[in-house]
Amino acid sequence: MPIGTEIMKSGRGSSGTKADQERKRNTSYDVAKLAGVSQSTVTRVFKDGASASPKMRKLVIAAANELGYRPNAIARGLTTNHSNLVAIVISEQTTLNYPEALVHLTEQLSERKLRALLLTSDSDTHADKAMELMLEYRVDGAIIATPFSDDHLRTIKVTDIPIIYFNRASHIRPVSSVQCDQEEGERLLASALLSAGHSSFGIIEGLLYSTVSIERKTGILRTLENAGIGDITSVAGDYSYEAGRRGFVELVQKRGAPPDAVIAINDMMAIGCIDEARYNYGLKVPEDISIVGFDGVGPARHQAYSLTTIQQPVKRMAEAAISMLVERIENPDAPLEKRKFSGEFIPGGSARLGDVEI
Amino acid sequence: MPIGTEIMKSGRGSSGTKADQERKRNTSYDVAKLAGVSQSTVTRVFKDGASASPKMRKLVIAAANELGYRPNAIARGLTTNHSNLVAIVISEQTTLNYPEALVHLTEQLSERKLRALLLTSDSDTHADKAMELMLEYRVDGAIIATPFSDDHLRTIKVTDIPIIYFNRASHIRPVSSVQCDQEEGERLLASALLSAGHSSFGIIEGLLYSTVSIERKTGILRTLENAGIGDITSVAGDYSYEAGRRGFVELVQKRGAPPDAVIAINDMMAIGCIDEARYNYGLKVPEDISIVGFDGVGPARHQAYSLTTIQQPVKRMAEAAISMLVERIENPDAPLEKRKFSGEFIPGGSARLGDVEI
DNA sequence: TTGAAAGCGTTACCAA
DNA sequence: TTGGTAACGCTTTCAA
Repeated sequence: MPIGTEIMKSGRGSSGTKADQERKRNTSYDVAKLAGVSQSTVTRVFKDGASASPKMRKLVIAAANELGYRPNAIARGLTTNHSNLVAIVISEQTTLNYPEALVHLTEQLSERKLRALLLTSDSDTHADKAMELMLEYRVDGAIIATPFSDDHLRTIKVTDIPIIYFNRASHIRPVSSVQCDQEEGERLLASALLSAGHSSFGIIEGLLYSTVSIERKTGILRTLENAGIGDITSVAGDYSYEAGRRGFVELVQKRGAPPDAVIAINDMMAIGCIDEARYNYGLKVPEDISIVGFDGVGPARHQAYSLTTIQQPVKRMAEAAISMLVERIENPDAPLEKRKFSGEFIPGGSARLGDVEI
Repeated sequence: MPIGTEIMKSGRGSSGTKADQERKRNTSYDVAKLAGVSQSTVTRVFKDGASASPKMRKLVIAAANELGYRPNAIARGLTTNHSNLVAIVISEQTTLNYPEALVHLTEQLSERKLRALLLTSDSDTHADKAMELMLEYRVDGAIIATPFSDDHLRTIKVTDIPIIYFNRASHIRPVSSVQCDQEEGERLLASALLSAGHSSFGIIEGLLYSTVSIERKTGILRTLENAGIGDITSVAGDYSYEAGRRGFVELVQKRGAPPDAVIAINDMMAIGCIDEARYNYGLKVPEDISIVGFDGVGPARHQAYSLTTIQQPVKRMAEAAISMLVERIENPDAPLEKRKFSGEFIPGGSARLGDVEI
């Protein structure tokens, strides 16, 4: 007796021209009717730590399967007052530099029964939009992996949405964050370059207000200055391959000649720099010039570059970010916390290196 | 008179130990009370094509701002019966090969007031999970950019969620899809290689059941066979750089010597192949051997590789995918449609090329 | 363990 | 144009 079929048919039988009507799906009430139990019983069967007798459970499951029933997460969100949604705010930069991060974050969320609401935010206007959406969708928390001005943070502060910064930090307002230790990484690189005898340095840094760029640059400068190095030239770039190429040209123009070593603030620029040095200046890397990066992106490991760099433990960082976020969601009054992970020194082959003093 | 403040305070004033209680936020009802209007009026002011007098509008906006009110998208979803959520199902492969695709898809959705619910699905089990989540969250539609078995498709079929395949297609069950014309692209590449006089070919293909790999290989084989080429050796890989390196080794072992040209089914493997040929076999590219790829990923454009390849119009494809999806959401009975975009032939410098016959 | 009923915060409909 | 009221599909008391 295809009662289920009948119900399904009647559910969409009106065959209205409206798309909305077509999509009406079976509810816990339909399941209850078919199973001959109360609607609350259906809820209980689908709830994890529920109190339902095996007999009821069996009845309900059977009916649910017949109707193709799934609990409506939207409706659930309304009553429980949490959406199980976590906003992940990214920019194009994020995906280019850490393409795997997104997958790791999402999988980590998934293991904790949370879903990723993906929001993009390149410019400040988009950031405003992203903020509004986080609010409208009542996300339980957010991972911010893109520059967010402090104004937006203020809004979040007011609304008390737990957030974790991913490889970013605000120096103005206290936030929880997960980062790779940028300064430490650059110290390692700079030290290794120093102990191999390099004495003139070029730096291709990133965007002016990027905390990542600032911290990395600080690490470089402290190390070089401690060593009494004065011959340092800086130029800026936007983290892209092309910016790396241009950066090298600018460095040479500013100095009149290539430096002993170039420290690019990220891998993509380091790679551009290598190509420029090799193909347009006829320099051998690392014999004529040492070039190092930061990140540990895929192409950095390709043999054509074999980049000397610091590899960020992206997966580990994603795990940490999500676990911190979940803690904050469960206990919003917990103190803010910053976690820094050491990157792995990848000797590669694009730089002449001495001993690394740690 | 800080009425607003008072309301806000009372909203979270219970200072319960429960996290849930803390998060209770102001509702349209609170706004209505503060503005001295009815709750329905608040709704109307926040609705796009609404009928609200400027006076009311002003009152409501003021009250809303004071309370930091945002309409609750979850509650809205319940009554309107559509969540404005679109599932984007990706795998790690997707992000590595088309890191920018995700950003484009999300931005396109955003312009249409839709949100991206990001789901990952590497294995089949995860695909099941992804399916369930799509159902539970009542997504309005889905973009599938990862292999999905036909079983899952069947479930979707039953529940009538509009879906668009992104660079994928089912050959068993009709679906809507957006693709780069894989066959055409490979025909261009193969033709160009042929007319430059190459007569022995190696192919590094992808995973066995991947439709992308199958279609690309078909394009290659048809072209070569039409030209009467018999000297073709195939090996398989998993699209990674390392697979490209191994693939080249295998090709040489199988044949006893390198072929005139290697066609790798994607850029990453082509790049691995170039490195292997150069650094372990001492071959010059393209003088000694021509190597071509497919995709147009970032590193392919780096001068060290300057890969001869087909660049997929990823942004255009993302636009098309979302616009098709939106159409299907609005009219679920619309016929299925497949759209194929031609990739751009990038001559690069990793292959000796003749004229391309189009 | 089960069932009944009261919300959750919106939208949609119908009078006024 | 405005306000009242009934859903939307679930979870959560509270009795039975």
